[in-house]
Amino acid sequence: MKQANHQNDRAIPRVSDIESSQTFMNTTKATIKDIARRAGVSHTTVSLVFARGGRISEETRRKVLETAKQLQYVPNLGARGLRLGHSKLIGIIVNDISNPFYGGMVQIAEAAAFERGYHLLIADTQWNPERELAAIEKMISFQTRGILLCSTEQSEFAYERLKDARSPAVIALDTCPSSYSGCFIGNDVQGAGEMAAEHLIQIGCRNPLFLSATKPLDKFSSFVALKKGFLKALAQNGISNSEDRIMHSGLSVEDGHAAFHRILLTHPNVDGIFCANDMCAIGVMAAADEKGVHVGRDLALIGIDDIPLSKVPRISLTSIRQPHEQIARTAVEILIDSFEKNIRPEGVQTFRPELIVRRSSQFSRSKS
Amino acid sequence: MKQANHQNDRAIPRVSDIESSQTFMNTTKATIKDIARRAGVSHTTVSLVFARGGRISEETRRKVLETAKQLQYVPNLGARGLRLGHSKLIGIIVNDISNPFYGGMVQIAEAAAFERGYHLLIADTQWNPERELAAIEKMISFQTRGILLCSTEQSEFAYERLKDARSPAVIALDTCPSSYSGCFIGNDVQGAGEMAAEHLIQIGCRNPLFLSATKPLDKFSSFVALKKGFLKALAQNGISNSEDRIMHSGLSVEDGHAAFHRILLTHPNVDGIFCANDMCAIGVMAAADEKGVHVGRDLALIGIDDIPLSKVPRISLTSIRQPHEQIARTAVEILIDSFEKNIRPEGVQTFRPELIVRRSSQFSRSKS
DNA sequence: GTGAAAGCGCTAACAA
DNA sequence: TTGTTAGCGCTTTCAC
Repeated sequence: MKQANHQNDRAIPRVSDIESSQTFMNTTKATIKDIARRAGVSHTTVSLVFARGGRISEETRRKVLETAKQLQYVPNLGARGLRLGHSKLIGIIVNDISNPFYGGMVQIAEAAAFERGYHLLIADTQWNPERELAAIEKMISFQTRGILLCSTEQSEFAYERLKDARSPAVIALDTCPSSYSGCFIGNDVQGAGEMAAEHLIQIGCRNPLFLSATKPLDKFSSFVALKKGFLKALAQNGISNSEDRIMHSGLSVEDGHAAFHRILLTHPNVDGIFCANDMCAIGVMAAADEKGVHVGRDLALIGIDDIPLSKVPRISLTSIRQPHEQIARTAVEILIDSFEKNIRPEGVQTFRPELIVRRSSQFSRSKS
Repeated sequence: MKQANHQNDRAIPRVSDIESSQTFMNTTKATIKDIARRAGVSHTTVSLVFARGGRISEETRRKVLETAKQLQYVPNLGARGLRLGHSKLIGIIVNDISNPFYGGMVQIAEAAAFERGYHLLIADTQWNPERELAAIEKMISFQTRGILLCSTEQSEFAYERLKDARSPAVIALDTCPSSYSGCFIGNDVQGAGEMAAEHLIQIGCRNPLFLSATKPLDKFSSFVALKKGFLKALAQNGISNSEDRIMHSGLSVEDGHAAFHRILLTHPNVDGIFCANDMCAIGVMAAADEKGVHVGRDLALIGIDDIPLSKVPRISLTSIRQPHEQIARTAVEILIDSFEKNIRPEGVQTFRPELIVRRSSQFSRSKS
């Protein structure tokens, strides 16, 4: 039999080494073995003490806990995960964490996960499908138990990767590509589009417009659904729903500003604009101010997101609030439940957005 | 010798089991052993192929890589971490991820970490010191190599925990309690306070005020530093710097709104207000509008954060931009460098904030 | 250039 | 109630 004790490749000595060399200085983390040795029990006993439930005498438990505290013991979740075959990690992938819409979702998801003992590995794709792919790969590597994915929708392959039964469970949040057939939790975006159109019509608009996103993003399922709902509601209310009712713009204040100048040329008698987000609507508002178009009297304006600024009196923008907190919380609950029952989450669940009427759309009139 | 092959406690069968039972269906993740078996080499060889560097023949390498792809092999980073004694995980702890200030930092930190092959475990404390403590504990458990900490500053104990040499390296971001002596990267907050006061004086204000945060938060080091800088600059410019120049308010729009009404009673001849953040300043602006006080003529207003709304024409709020991207990027670089050199990061590094003048502070006059 | 063996910290089946 | 033992997937030394 061979004696091959050549394990001297550790950068840091272990507690035991140090203890035995009489120079007690904590240079590496204590493990259950260190506790066991100090407390004069086996490492199994220590493990059992930390596992919930029983079979350990009160005295042993006390002693072990005491020693653990002395040694500042912290369990190694990596090792536990390796043994158990799964971790307490959930991955969350978003497009832009600096945007409060995504930030809010992450916040709620983190809190909900924490309550149930899980933790969040985060990735920010910055709308880059390659980053999305790389993130998914990494999350699998880190043995995340599940992934909450706000997709860029530009990477079909990402889903191929995840359909595999060996992959962690996935829930698509807020948006997913049309080809996706897994579990999805989001807003009733089409309903939001209908809501906006109906409101505009109800307050008397006869020439409403939808200002959607520009080129690559206009294919984004959210914008497609928004448009669909908007046009549908127009038709139902006897207003022409030609493609002419759709204009395109970026999503920033500047983009909205520029777009309004174009609109004035192509649609001089526009009386209502539904913008694809609040920032863009605020840009439209600024341009209207400059042009002497009185928002709330000559022009009704609606945004989406209900960002904090929208309710500021000087802005007072009518907006559609997406219940992103509810989405995030529900997704986490479903995901964690699914681990515990060992089934893949499935099905589609959407929440109804809410129209918040402010001054930018409060006129009421009957125009010819 | 005992034969104790009682390892049937796995929920999922391993690839090898399935292969041998002829029912090939991927139900569990492939490991280097699976690859080794299929490719007819030892698992050491496979490991060597994935490690950088050599000693493997081109043919073996090709074969291994090929098989790995077939099996959709993904390395188990938990196991690697266990063996190596450290992971590629960095923890980041912030107070409110839905706030774009923190969101922006997380975004940059995530990108910077990703570039160097690291990943972010995130925790959102919601200003709760107990959450902060729990997050630190968890991050240690998950073997994070380092922690970026935006502290609540209410939990001294958190730092005690981390001073320990066995803990991951820590960098305090943006803010840290006075007792903290480790590595800190943040803004020159006191400089921001001076900047604000000097600007107000320069445009002609003689009765400027600092509207700080309310009760528990006013002890927050940022607000303390802001106040200190503000009063210092007043004194240097021959304006009384009594405590009377400080008022308190919450940080929301509503809080600022309410505060302005109080200010009008206690300081009827106020001509400049420096608010502890932009949202609060916008609240002040709204209240001033209502009271017929013309912001930018009767009253100069400055905020902090330069949120996107501040540059919207209807708001046009002068603000101080904190270079949070730079802070986050620098911190990540320092942290990762420190792992590689195996030293603890130390020292203090602050970045200069930038004053962005807009209409809310553009008057120029000489008041009696 | 390749393989055998040991062990990172942990859990669980079984024996005592 | 407690201890012995094996092994999760990986890297690394050493021997061939």
